[in-house]
Amino acid sequence: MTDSQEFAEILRKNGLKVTNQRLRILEVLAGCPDRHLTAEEIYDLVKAEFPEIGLATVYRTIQILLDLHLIDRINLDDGCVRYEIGQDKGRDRHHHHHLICISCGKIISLEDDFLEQLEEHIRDSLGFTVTDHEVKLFGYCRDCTKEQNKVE
Amino acid sequence: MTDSQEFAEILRKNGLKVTNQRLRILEVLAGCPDRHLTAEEIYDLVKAEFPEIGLATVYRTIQILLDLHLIDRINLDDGCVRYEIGQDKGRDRHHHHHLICISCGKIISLEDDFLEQLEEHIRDSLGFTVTDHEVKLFGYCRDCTKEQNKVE
DNA sequence: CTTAATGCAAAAATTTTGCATGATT
DNA sequence: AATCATGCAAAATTTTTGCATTAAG
Repeated sequence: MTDSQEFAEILRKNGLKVTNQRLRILEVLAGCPDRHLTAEEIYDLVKAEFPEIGLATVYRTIQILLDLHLIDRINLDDGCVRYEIGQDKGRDRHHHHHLICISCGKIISLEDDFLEQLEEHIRDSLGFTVTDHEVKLFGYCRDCTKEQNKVE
Repeated sequence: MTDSQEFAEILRKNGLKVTNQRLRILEVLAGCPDRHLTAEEIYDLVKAEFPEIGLATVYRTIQILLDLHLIDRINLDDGCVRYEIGQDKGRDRHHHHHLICISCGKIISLEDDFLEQLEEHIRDSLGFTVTDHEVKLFGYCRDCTKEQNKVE
């Protein structure tokens, strides 16, 4: 079963209509698992093969996809709001791990679940029950680390 | 030495002029260590005792404060960009830990440095050198956890 | 006195909304 | 046929910029 079929299913299940625009927007997001697209970028990509789409539809569909937890809003501190397809097929928590290179801007996504120990500690000491987390790690990617070592 | 005096020092050291507006904006941010203020909120708070200030000055000063690493921009996924005074007196890295209660909206700031082990692992396995991180943990605070347990 | 900062208003940039038209169920 | 979604344009936000005036060094 393709992403689109699954998505159509979900739309129907939620009493929403299955439209070309919605399918294409999800396709674009699913087709760029590594990129983190802004609303404008999604609009341009969909428009390339579906020129009549409007930006408002993109925003409205993004909202639906967020509500359905099919995509996530991320903020990489580059001044834009970005969206990415959810990595959480099945489980619905613990995602959003990004390595952001402050030299070349490269973004590496991690799915590793490494915060469980910390979350236990927080529950024990503060009584706060963690259900999800978002982690951004800033630094220098392999290439830029090499570059730095060369210079210094 | 007060925050303002320190700040004035830093401004001078960077060839920037010490103005009332800049001092008051920092005062407001320093006076709300627990709140996470939007530009508009900062504007309103400063305006209360300095009515002639303009919003543009707030934005320009925020940019200076960010450049000087005296404040940090944070995004709590509530649709606003917020700013908070930096916790890093002395060291200049590893900050931004927030517990965000998805039930009552309470925000708890953590300064604990618990990711060092993970960062070592990332350096070893991916060659990525982490220099800073930003962590948001979503869940239920102590009170809302209690509330939940009562109901279920 | 020189340079930089301010306030205001206008302009960008981003996101939302109203409404007539068109597509889906 | 009824309802929901769309596109367009207008409106609402949020942030930035130009410029004459004011304040700081």
